[in-house]
Amino acid sequence: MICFEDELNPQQLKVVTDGDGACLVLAGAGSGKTRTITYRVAYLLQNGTPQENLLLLTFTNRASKEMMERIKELMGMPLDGLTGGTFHSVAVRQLRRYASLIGYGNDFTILDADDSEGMMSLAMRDEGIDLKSKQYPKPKQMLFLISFMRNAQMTVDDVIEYKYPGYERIRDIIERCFVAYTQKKKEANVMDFDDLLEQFLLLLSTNEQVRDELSDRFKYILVDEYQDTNKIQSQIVNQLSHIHGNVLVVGDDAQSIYSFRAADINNILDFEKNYKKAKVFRLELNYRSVPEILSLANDVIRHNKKQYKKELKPTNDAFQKPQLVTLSNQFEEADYIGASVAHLIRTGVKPEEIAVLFRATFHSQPIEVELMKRGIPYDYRGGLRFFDRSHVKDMLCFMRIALNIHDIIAWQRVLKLQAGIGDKTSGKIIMALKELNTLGEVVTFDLAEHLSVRAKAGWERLTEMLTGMINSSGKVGDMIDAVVRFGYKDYLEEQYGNASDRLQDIEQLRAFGTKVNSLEKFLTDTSLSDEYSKGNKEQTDKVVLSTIHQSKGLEWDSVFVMRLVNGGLPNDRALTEKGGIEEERRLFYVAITRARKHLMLTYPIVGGFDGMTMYEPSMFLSDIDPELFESPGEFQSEEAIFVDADDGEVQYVTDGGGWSGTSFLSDVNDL
DNA sequence: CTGTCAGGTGTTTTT
DNA sequence: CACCTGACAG
Ligand SMILES: Nc1ncnc2c1ncn2[C@@H]1O[C@H](COP(=O)(O)OP(=O)(O)OP(=O)(O)O)[C@@H](O)[C@H]1O
Repeated sequence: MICFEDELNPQQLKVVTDGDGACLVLAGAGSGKTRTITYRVAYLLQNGTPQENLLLLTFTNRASKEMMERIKELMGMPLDGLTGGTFHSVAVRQLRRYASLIGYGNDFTILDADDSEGMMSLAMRDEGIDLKSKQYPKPKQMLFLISFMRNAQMTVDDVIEYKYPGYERIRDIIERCFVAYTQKKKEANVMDFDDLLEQFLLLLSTNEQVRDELSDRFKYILVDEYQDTNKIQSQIVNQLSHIHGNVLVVGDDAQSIYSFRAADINNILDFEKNYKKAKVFRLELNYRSVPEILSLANDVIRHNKKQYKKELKPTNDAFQKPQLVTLSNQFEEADYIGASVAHLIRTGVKPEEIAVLFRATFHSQPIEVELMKRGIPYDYRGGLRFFDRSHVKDMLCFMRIALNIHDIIAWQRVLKLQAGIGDKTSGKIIMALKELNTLGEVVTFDLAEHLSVRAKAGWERLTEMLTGMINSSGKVGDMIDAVVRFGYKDYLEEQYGNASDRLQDIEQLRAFGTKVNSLEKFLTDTSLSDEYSKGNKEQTDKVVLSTIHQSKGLEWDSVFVMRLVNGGLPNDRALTEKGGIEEERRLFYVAITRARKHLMLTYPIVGGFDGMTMYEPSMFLSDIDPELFESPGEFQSEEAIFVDADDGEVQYVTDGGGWSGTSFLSDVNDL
């Protein structure tokens, strides 16, 4: 039996025991929103709600997994009936069941970002658009616009007016590309990420029976990180709660950092409008961070105009002020952080309780080198997923073809692996195979008349692999094995020096495949899972390197936030977006509030790919009361002494009001 | 039509 | 410094 009174404060407890109907929990970082939602689930289960009736929506699969673990621990029982995951993964499960109702086969395959771009290229080419012309958006850009539009449930005109006024003149072209792209996906029986949401919503809104069935099943819907949901997601929640209206969402407007994905803060602001009789709860105590860190966080976020005012009130005892360190360049910055991490570990902080956070994935490169040099293991989050590695993806494309023979993007990839087959020939072959419905027909199909000598040889090598795959047992592991044996291994060895590394990755993929009981599930999991790099390697004993975006909802004892320069955070490109400054500031706020005890902010004075670009300290730093940082004398490192005093005075005048004379930098000069 | 090589270009965030 | 693009030889 869980004693809820002991585990929660009165406000939290109220949400847990009184969370029926529509409820919005609006609260700052570290106030226990996730904890509250977790205990709410436990409370419902303890009071006899069957697991099947709960739906727990989270932002990432990782978050879902963590929450499930926690609930399992609390309840002391397996959670085999509880549905949890991202909107995308929940959607895809239902879409497999009901595919035929929306005109898809249930053997549809899923396009990732690259695949979608490939599909968009094909669509644009079909529309007669010259992909090289500077006059038109590149496929990537086009896709981005269209994706935003769909997630925000807008029309082409809406999105142009709201985000791309410059595209007014090519409005019709965008529309045409959108239609062509949609059509091509349908023909190929593939869905992109946005389709998973869109088609799910379509399913719910056009099939009352399905909607009622699912709404009746998911009697309690809980959503974490609601500030980062977009319009289509809120509509899905709305449909699913149609019968009962039991929707509990938690969020923090100050932590909304996914507007590029059309995250819409209006979901929170309009919650009371959308759900009559909605209850609003607030949590005001912060359990995570020491007061010094909270003061800093409050001081940062108060500069945002568009926000619900809320102060974070500490529950922890005073400890230590955050530190701000200036380094001469990006390598010194990495070196300094590396040394500090090593120091923390020596003094007994567990590696997994230390995180280095940054705005963009490439910021982490010098840190990686540094940690490697010092023999400190790290877990890198962000960047290339394991399943996106080119050789792993090659293999997945073979599997996709086995499931969905019309997946032309997968075909294009496996065809182009062969020497002698490029853009044109692969297109030709795909056209020729269009009408065929089984792989058996494909491998015996006579293509000779279409192909050059070289291409013909390539095609023969490919059919050998495909034949091997068909003749295997049909189990995922065996199919992968067959593709490797019947030619892919040779291809790798011919093409790459590190073929054996790559084969090891494929072996991991195969191992993963043998654990999954169907090809559909294998492909769905590999498309949507956020399982990074080395498969299931232990995550303990490792320092975490992560983008700030990926750090959302997590916490560590010690946190480093690096590259705090204009152009780093805030990011230059982000500043050109509407509301960009405030969003970047929220990003900074999220980063700061991940820390429990130690927080260190760093920035280099020069950097860039040429190592010659002069940086200004982040405009967000100049907003901060210098008193909130530990005074430099107490922590300044050897490295930091290299800071050139003159640079300090001349450089740090920014148009945003300038660097105040009493800032910490003057203190550096005093040293 | 494919594949390679030299020269120019320019770094966001994720399901 | 790495990645992409465009020019050209096979
Ligand atoms: N009532 C409580 N008693 C003890 N610890 C608590 C309490 N409430 C929350 N905590 C702890 O505070 C920390 C932050 O909680 P949690 O992650 O749930 O906050 P959050 O509001 O979801 O934060 P964020 O918005 O940053 O994701 C966790 O370690 C949690 O266990």
